[in-house]
This record gives sequence, C-alpha cells and structure tokens, in this order.
Amino acid sequence: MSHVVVDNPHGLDQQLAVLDLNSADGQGGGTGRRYIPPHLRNKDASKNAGNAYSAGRQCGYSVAPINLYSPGWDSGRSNGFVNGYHDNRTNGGFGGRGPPRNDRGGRGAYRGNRGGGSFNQPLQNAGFGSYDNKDGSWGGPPRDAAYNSFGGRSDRNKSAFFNDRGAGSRGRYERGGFAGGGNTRWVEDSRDDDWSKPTAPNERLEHELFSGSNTGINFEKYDDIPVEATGSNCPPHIESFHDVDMGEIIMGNITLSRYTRPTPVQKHAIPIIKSKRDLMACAQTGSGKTAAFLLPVLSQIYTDGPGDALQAAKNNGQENGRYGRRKQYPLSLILAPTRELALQIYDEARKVAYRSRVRPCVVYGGADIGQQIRDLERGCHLLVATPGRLVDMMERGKIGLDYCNYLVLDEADRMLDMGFEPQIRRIVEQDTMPPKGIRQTMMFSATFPKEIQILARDFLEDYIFLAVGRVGSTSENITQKVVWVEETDKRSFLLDLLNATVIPSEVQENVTEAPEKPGKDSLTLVFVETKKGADALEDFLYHEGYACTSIHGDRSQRDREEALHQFRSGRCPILVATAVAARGLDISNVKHVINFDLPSDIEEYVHRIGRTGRVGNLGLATSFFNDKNSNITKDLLDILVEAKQEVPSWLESLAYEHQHKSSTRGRSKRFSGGFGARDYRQTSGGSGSFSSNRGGRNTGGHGGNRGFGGGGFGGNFYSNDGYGGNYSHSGSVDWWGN
DNA sequence: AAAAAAT
Repeated sequence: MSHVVVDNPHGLDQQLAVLDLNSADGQGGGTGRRYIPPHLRNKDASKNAGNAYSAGRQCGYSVAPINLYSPGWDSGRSNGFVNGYHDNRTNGGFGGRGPPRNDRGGRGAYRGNRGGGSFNQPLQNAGFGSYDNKDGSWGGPPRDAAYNSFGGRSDRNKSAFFNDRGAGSRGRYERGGFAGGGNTRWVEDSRDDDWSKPTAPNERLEHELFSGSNTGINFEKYDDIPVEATGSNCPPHIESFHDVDMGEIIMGNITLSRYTRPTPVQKHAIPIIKSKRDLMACAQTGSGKTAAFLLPVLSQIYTDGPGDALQAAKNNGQENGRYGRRKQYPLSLILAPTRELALQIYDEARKVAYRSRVRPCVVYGGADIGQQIRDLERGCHLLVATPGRLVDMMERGKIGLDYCNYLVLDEADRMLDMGFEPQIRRIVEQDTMPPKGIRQTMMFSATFPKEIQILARDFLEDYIFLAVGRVGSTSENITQKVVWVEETDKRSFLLDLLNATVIPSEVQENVTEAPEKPGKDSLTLVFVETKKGADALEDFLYHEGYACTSIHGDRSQRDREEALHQFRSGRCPILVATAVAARGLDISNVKHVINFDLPSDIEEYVHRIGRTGRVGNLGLATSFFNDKNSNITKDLLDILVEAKQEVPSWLESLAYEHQHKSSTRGRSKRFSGGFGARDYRQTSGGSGSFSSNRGGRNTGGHGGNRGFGGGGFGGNFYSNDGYGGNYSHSGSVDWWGN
C-alpha cells in the first residue's frame, strides 16, 4: 500500500476543465454543448417518455383481474411525497450503534487490516456489535446495553419480562391449530395467540427504527414508471396501501415509516402477493421492492400465525431439553446476493415487524457464526440470508426450512451471476422446504435471462410476471457524463471533480457546506475496478485531505459495514468502492457517482450509476473513459442515447470504429447484456435497432427469451421447453482485455 | 490480469 501522493496542484487548466465538463471531454474535442446541471435537466418534462416500454405490449396472457380487494376501503391517497423506500433504514436501524468512530482514527485502524492482513485493530462496536443490539430483546437482557439498551423490539422485551422471568405461562396458541403448551420460549413469546394484534409499543425502539427514514422525496416521477403484469388471473393493482387489508400492524408500521403511497412495484406486487400468487418481478432495487414483498408477506404471517412451525419448534425444544430451540423454523426466507444487501433487507424487515411477534434474523458470511447462531436461537420467523452461510446453518442443524412458506429470491440474476445456483438449489430443492405450489415464492431480478427463466420455471408455480420500468439508473433523473481521462490524469481529475462538486452556481446559495467538503447531503461514490485500486485511491484521497473511506471484498465484513455506515451517515461523504457496492445498495443522498474506472460490462455500469438518482432524486454520474474502455463503447453509447444524455462526439466515433473493428465479436458475460432491464424497457419502447445492436449474444433465434421485450415473451417463456440456445460465453472482452 | 461469496 504505497501512498502514491500525486502532486496535484489543482492546476488552473484542470479546474477549468472540470468546471466545464464539455470542454474537458476531451480528447475528441468535447461535445461543445452546454452542461445541464442535474437539477435543471429534470425540468424538461417532455423528456420523460424515455424509459417507457409500451404498456400495450401484450404477451399473450389474458389478464383477468380478480376482485379480491374492495376498492372502496378508504382509498385515501396522499399526494406528493412518498417515503416508501428502504433508504435510510440503516441510519435509523443502526442509530443505536456505538459512538461514531473517529474518521481518521478509525481509518487508521482498518487500514491496517487491509494492507497487511493483520487483523486486530480494535474496532469498537462497529459491525457486529451493531446488530447485536438489534435484538437485545427477546430472551434476556440486551447484550450491548451500553449502546442500545433496549435494542430489541419492545414487544419482545415485554414478553421477556412477562414470561421469561415468570415461567412461561401458556400455551395457547391455537390459531395454527395447535394447543400450545410447554414452556419453551417460543410459546412464551406467543402468549397471545393472535399474531395479528400488535404488541406493546416501545418508544425507544420505535425511534431507533423509524427516526431516520425521512427523506421526503418528491414522488411524482414515479407515477410515470411503467409496470406490466402478465399471467393468469392477475389481481388488480392498488393505488393506496389502504386498498388492500394488510392488518393493523402493517398499517401502523407503514405510517411510522411515513410511506404515504405505494410505489409502482408495490402497487402491483402487494396485491399479487396478498392473493398468494407466485411472482417473478423484474425491478430494480430502489423501486421500493423490499417493502413490496415484506409488507404483504409479513401481513400474511400476522394473519395466519406461526402455524406448524410453532409445534415444530416446540418439539425441537423438547428434543433438545433445556437447550431447546436449537433449530429454528423460519416461516419466511429471503435470499440475497451480498451481505450488505442482506443487512439492508433485514433492517427493513425490523421495521415491518415492529410490534409484531415476528422476529427477523439475518445470517451471512464474514461475521461470527456463533453470534449469529445465538441470535437465531432467540427465535427466528423471518430469515434474511446469503446463500453460503444459510447452507452452513442448515448443515449445522440450526435452521429447518420445513415450514418456510414464503420464499423470496432478491436480485436473483446477481445471485446466479455470482455462482450461487448450487447453493440456491440446495436450499430450495434439496432440503426440507415445502415444494412450489405449497410455499409461496417471489423472485426479483433486474434482468430476465435464460438462467433466471429456468429458475423461475423450477421454483415458481403459475406465477405472475411483473415488469417494472427502471427508476433510477438510466432514466433521466441521472445526468450521465462521460469524460475522456487518461489513466495518468485520473487522480488529479478526480480531485478537481470533487472540488467542483458540480454544484451548479444557480443553487450555490442553498449549499451550506463548502463544495469540497460535501456534507451528508451530498455523498459521492467513486467506483474503481480493483480492490487494490480501491485501497490506493482511498489512500490518495485521504492524503489529499478528504473524508473518505472505502469498501471492497477483501476488507473484513466489519470494516465493510463500518465503511458503509460512515458513508451513509455523511461522516465520510466519499466512498471508494469496487463492484461490491454496485448493486442493490440503497444509500440515500448519493449525489454523484464517479466511475473512476469504467466497468467492462454495461449492466455493471447501469447498476453503478443507479446508486444515485434514487427514489426520484436527481443524480449525477461521471465516467472516466480512455483507451482501456473500448469494450464498453458501444453499449455505453446506447445507454446514453437511450437516456437522452449528451453524447460526446468522440464517443460516437469510437463506437462506430469499434463496431466495425469487432463486428463479429461476441459480448461479454453470460447474460449481462442480453436483456438487461434496459432491454425490456427499450425493446418495447420502440427502438427497434436496439436488440439488433446487441449483437449475437442472445438475440439469435431466441426471441422468446427476451422477457417481454422483443415480442417473444409469450412463447417459450412459460413453456418448459425451448431453452436451447445460444447462451454460450461467446468470445468476450473484459476490462482487462480478456 | 476482477469481484463476489461459507470456512
């Protein structure tokens, strides 16, 4: 880890270059047009049409709505603001974290970890301690009383007081058809048989969970997001959370979360899930999809109670004597690709589970498994997990999926991409999980390539396919800039960029902090391609005096979480990250995403820039482009055009050249490009050239696989045959030129 | 020649 402190004097030319990105763009001479600041771009409503695929495109499925929901029931709609996203949840959720670590000191600490492999810097309650607290509740006194004495849910504490100490009373859980009994804690916790009734409030917990999420986002744009639902007997979508009866607890937590209106994906997914249908949804994180499944699933669990799982847990408890409750039988399982995403979902689940008897848990690798086991043993009704660690837990006999009637695969494409398919199949098919048709299964994926289709075929029963237009990524609430920067100039250029912070002069008066010290309201996410590069760049920025931190896969889990926390909280408003942070993470207030290194894969690009401009906010994405990035030229151009962004002329020429040079070349990655979310938008949006542009990847002979894009959706998508096809990893060229 | 994820 050498600190290459580049001597960057912030030369005048550089500054000018940044302040006028157009002239900086390049080499090619720049595009010579005005730079439209993000806050102005959006005013042009006429540009809005961009991302709509035609809702009219039908896929051959009759949609015969069932009227399951009485629309009359208080369909009070509110206007304007919707906070219904999982932003901030970490802020809120981890409010109870220990005292903030000193930026600098802290950094020193984990910096050691990365470089040398020495691993012992004491990090106070970072990372694990944090979600230790989360549940301090149930079985006993909170573990980390100092930080979060009542960390757990009030109700749990309550029941702990009432029962744990006083020898559990009851047994009467009848709802699921069981006479309860015995004195396992399980039973104690369900001393009130009715899971649909809220438990006692707990101010402290309430504050911890809900105080942070107050983004007040103007949501108007969301009404434009196209959603298409196909499948037999698709229930009608809702317009208000009140249009479907989710019960007292859910409605209370919706209110506490300040969700006023459902997002598009929620409008559709909630009634589908509530009517017990399987679901395959193409939607991005940031579209509100976490709540879209958590709300109805938990609502259903509250209504139905624990059912057989209670008995199972009891038996288990008896078998294990006083060490009972060894094995937990979650009623619901959510699988996610990355640890951070799992945590994020878990944090959201805690909110939705507030004042309920449902106890959410999260397990993932890189953290002390013993601690996670102990957490599980306090009860686990809803489990959020990364696949590897869950398999581990199952093999250790800590988790039984016998009663897991709700299964959610989040970011399914990403999970497959990361090679989790064996683990996923192990979990879903080769264990004790109820079969499809019995359990209810929901899959979420940004793309819908063949691999996902097969998974859907195998895991889902008579499902509804939901396609939600992309919210953040390539839509117009993100201003995308591509700038030609040679490798050697990247650092100084970055500094200039950070200093300029692209705060348009028109709004300078509203900016309270100096641009070079972006406050919590303007976070900057800098992506690099390698872990080494992340370390090096962070060191560089650090020496240049920026409050920054970094995240990548070689850092300890604790450091990753801490870094994320520092970033989210605004203490380190600059985060240098590898691909680990590209997907799924929902961090509010990311105003600027900088692709210090462009990825080789356009989907990765889309995911990255999607970290900004979230939930209706405006964002800026700046990408450094040079010779090394020729492989992404064409795709990048497509994206820019599609999102109605300015296209540097040099990029255009390059794309043209490149296309000629490599017309026979295949595309990278299995399905990264094939029909990304953008495809399904775009193809039906009328850009006929789009699919053909994308070349031999998966278009050939495969119309049917293109989701609902290329017109072939109806065909072999639902049928179990017809997969044969050209999904070969045909010659690809990646970032390294492989 | 990367990254991610169970250890």
